[in-house]
Amino acid sequence: MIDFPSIYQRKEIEDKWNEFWEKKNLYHVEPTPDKEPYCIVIPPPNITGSLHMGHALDETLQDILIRYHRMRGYVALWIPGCDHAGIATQNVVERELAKKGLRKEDLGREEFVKMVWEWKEKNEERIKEQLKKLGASCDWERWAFTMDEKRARAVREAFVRLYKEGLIYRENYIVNWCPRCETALSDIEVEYKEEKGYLYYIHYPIKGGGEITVATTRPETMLGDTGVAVHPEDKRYQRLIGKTVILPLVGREIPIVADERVDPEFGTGAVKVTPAHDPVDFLIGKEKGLERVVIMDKKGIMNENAGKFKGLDRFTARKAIIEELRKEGYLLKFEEYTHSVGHCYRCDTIIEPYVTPQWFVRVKDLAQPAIKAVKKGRIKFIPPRWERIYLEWMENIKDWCISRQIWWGHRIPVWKCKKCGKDNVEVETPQVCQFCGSKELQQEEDVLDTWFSSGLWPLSTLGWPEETEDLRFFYPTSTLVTGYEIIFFWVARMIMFGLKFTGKVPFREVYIHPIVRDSKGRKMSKSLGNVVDPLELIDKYGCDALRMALASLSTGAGQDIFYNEERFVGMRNFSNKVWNACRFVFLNLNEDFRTVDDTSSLPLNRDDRYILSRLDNLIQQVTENLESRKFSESASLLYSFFWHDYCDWYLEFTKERMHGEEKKVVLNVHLYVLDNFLRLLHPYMPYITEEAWSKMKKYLGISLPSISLASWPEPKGWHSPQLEEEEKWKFEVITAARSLKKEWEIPLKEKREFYVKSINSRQSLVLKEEKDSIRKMIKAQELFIDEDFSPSRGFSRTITPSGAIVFMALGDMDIEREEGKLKKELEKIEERLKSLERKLNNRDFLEKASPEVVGKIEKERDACLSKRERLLENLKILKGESYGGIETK
RNA sequence: GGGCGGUUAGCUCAGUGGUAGAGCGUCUCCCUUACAAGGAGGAGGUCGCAGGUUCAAAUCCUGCACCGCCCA
Repeated sequence: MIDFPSIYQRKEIEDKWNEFWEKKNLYHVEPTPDKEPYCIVIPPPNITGSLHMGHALDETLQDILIRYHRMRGYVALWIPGCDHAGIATQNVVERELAKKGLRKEDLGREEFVKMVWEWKEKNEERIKEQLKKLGASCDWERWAFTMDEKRARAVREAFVRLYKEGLIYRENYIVNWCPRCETALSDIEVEYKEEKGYLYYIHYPIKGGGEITVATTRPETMLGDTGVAVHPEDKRYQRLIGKTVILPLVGREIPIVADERVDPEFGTGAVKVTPAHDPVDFLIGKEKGLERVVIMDKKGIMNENAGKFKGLDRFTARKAIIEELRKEGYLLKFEEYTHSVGHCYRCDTIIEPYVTPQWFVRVKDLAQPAIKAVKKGRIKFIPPRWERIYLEWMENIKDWCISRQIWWGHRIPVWKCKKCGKDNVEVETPQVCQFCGSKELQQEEDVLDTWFSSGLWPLSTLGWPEETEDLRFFYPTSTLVTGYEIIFFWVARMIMFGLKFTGKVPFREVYIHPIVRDSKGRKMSKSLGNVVDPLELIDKYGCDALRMALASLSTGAGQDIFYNEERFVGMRNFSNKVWNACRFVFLNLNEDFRTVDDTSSLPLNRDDRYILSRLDNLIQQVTENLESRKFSESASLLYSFFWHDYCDWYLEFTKERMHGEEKKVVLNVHLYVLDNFLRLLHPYMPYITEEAWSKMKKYLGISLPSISLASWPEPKGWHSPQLEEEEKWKFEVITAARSLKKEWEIPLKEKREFYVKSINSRQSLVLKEEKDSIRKMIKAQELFIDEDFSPSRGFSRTITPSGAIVFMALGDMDIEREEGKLKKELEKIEERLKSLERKLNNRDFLEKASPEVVGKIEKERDACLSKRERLLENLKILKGESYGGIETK
């Protein structure tokens, strides 16, 4: 064959098939009512980023599922797309602007958003390309973007429906504010980190004499204090409750109040209350009717309420205020203190709790059905332990702040009437106020949290709110594949929205995969510089190797995968192995060769039947494991079948047979096995299987354009444990003989005489039938199979697992060494025998263990006994030899 | 503080009650016309520690230690 280099040329082949798949639009599907749907919506990658290892893993697993189900005859739909990633994207584009010395305000909202769209177009193409390079068999015609027109329609519809049901409300509330992004964040968008700081103890003078000492980690907020709080049961302070304190530096008179939220163990047990700048204080203030004094602007700069500190940023102000307090004698002391500080998950800036008008979703009502659906098993988590994590969060869920003060995103569909002041909440832009008819309407400036639109993804990608064919056929989708870090952000919200708007769950199962970390277990991040680009790995090892390695790492056992390059090398080697085995078969094939329809009609020998039995077994196991989403298990079964059963044994046996009249039989079996194997492997390694199969299909009489459209293999009744056992006898003899040669430093090529003392007549029969085959594999001068063989002098021997003894004629040999070796083998067997007998002498074991187990142990004990007997006999013979020898035959 | 995950061969990790596994590395030999990204033959582990349940524990239970993550 001309076109079959001995090293797999992955790059050309990947490019070739990428182009082919795309050109043929192979993976576009439409609803087909007489067939079963299988649908996955992609967790849409952020439009800002490029794909990282996490995506590579995520996409690989989805593609395995999609390709598998497609081959099983489902209408397999994988919808691709991207997420507009509000804050992240806006940040990126702002940074680009900053390079030119511009701020977004210089452009104005409209211009800026236009610029982000342009930027989006460019980056979206890149992500699409990357997805294709991962081999993703998506339906590219259905590419979706969370902000395109259809998705925007879904978002507005959802908002309006929720609003009209009273599930969305607006309130002036304390939220997590990022002073850098200048927007509110939801609770889960804040990342808490332990940080070293100081706990400051400050004297607050009490009106009419005395003082109370409060402890705080954020002294700068004291300018906004409107109260001091103590625990109502705290004996130290009970008498002070109701008194008035004069706030240092400010002079404001503020009350001492009692509140159960105060921890008497913290600091002095008395805390300052700053309702406008602390979430707990906000609640205390609300209850106790305390004033809210906002002391900072949206950028975290002190405002006019900060008096002489106006204009300082929050951290400079802290220093200045400490200094001032110290000078005035209010600062008692400060001590080192480690506390948890919230950071913006997009830009890492320290979060400022801040009071602003925001929009919220009343989540509790939505959560109830979402909890029930999971508890009742309508949605299954894999691995199941994530179900509890999900439920615990859902049961303690708080209202969701969905408004963001940024420009890039879905603008909230609320129009305030300038005249009557009422809110018009509409899907389509209203022309006049529905309350007073005025034309002076002003749309809400805020946009929605990105996760609001992502939460609608399974609905919006299938056409909701329209009653589309797609929605009817493909919804609920089948499997959601994602990492555990977005269970709350995304999975939970899709479940809530799906149930709310259709009454149906959005997907039937959620496969949660690990996060890929670096080799030290750290999260991969740009700032740490430890990011591994999957495209580089594809370049180095091939996409198939990358996919196979990632799938084989996805065991579901632990939480994370530590990056380890060895795996990829190993799978690259596997690719090459697959390639070369195919190459071997092709090199032996004539152009006009065609396989027979019925492999079983051929005169198959034991090797043929063995590999067919193993193949049937493989088909069954791989199918089962894919059904239960055990990706790594299937991968390792495919690997070891191919490398060990097929290449190490079967293929080697057929080399001899390739020259004679058996050639046709052997080629038929090879092609049958390869055809089936390549199909099984295809979901994992789409490129190499496509390439090899495309070269092979004419010999198989197949005209399908792609292996991805071929049917999934089914067992054909070849599986036979007895046959496999008997074939193993042959393997054992071969291994034993090679081992003997190695042991006596005889080159494998050098021919020797071998004798096998078999364990019974059946084994004799089988080994005699396999004699020629064995002889060639071990380069034996002659091979004798004899149940009653008893050697004269000059043989080295070893015992096989089944108990056969293999002798090699040696001539001169070191008898002590031989004896030592036999004794070691004997020792092992006796040790095993002891433990078996211990069990069998135990009445409890005989009574309580299952009969199956007892039977197995008994059988093994018998085998051990007979092995021991044989070894002892041989030791005796050896001793005879060392005394000058007795001829035993 | 609450919860979750991990601790198995030199390394990276599989393995949910019945004889401890893989890949890589290592040692020895072999360029045998599919593959040296390969082949053949070896060596290597009291499964973190301590109890308990069981005829039987890497596996189930309890406690502890260390590492990592999530939530407050």
